[in-house]
Amino acid sequence: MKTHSKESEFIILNSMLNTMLIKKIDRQLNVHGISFTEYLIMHRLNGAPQKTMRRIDLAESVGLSASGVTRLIAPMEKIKLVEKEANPRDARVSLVKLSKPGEKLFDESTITFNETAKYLLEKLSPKQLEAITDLSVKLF
Amino acid sequence: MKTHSKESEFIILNSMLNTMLIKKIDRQLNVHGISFTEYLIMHRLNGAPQKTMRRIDLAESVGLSASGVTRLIAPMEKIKLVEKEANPRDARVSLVKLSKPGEKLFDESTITFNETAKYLLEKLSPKQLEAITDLSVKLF
DNA sequence: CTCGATTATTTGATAACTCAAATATATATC
DNA sequence: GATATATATTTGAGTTATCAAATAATCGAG
Repeated sequence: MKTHSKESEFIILNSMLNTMLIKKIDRQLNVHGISFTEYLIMHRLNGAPQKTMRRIDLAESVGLSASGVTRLIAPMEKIKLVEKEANPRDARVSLVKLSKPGEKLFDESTITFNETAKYLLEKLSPKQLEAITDLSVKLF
Repeated sequence: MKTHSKESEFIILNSMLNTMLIKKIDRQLNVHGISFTEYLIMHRLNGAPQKTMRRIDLAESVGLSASGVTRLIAPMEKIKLVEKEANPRDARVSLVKLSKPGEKLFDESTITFNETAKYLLEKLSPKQLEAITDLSVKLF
């Protein structure tokens, strides 16, 4: 009978941990009518210059495919959380900008996100949180 | 402008890390014709008494819904990786058993899984791997 | 210039899940 | 022992992603 390496055990553990964490975050963000992925998108836009990004870069930065971004952004655009802008220098690209209402919703959601994250990680001391963050960064 | 707590940053980081890790594991397991989730299922069954479990417990243990398990198991059953068994004591339950060929495939896949996991985590020393595993366990 | 290769995006088909409702059986209570 | 309640599973409908192909625009070499 084959057995698992420590490395394999960690991958499995981490995957289940992640499923659990995201599920709980999602449930809380639902109060604001957005999913974790939508939150991530707004997070990236909020941190970008002019709060604007190309779809491809957005996809890359949140770990989605280009078509995933197209399909995720469409409804957000419909309810005006983001705006589409053209790039005058390159007609291929479609820029996405976080709108004012989008920014407002993002700020509100961030409060919820922070509270939930704090609760979910309360078993770790600040030092431990820093340690696990550093180790995770190493793996990228 | 609202900013993120350390806890929020970690949740986001971990989610992206996980996406990356699972994607790479999946690609490698593909050689054996199975997905990460299917591997997880076989892993649970392999560790269970008689290599047999109820669907509900399987769902619970891998973090899927009951219907997710039904739909995942169906094709595995068709190609005989697992077998359906009745529980004589309770006609509601449908037991799932890892078959001989399933066991064989699991053993082969485990080699690939271990190799890939080792490669993906090679930036961590054994001590660091132990540390991040312990911290992750704490979060459950 | 113009043609071929590259890049950005969208669309069609499909995969892998979810939730809620339907079904079937078991259990507990009166 | 009949009936209400709880449990295990499957099914139908919908969601969220993917990949590959289609579309459109830019860039670079001759």
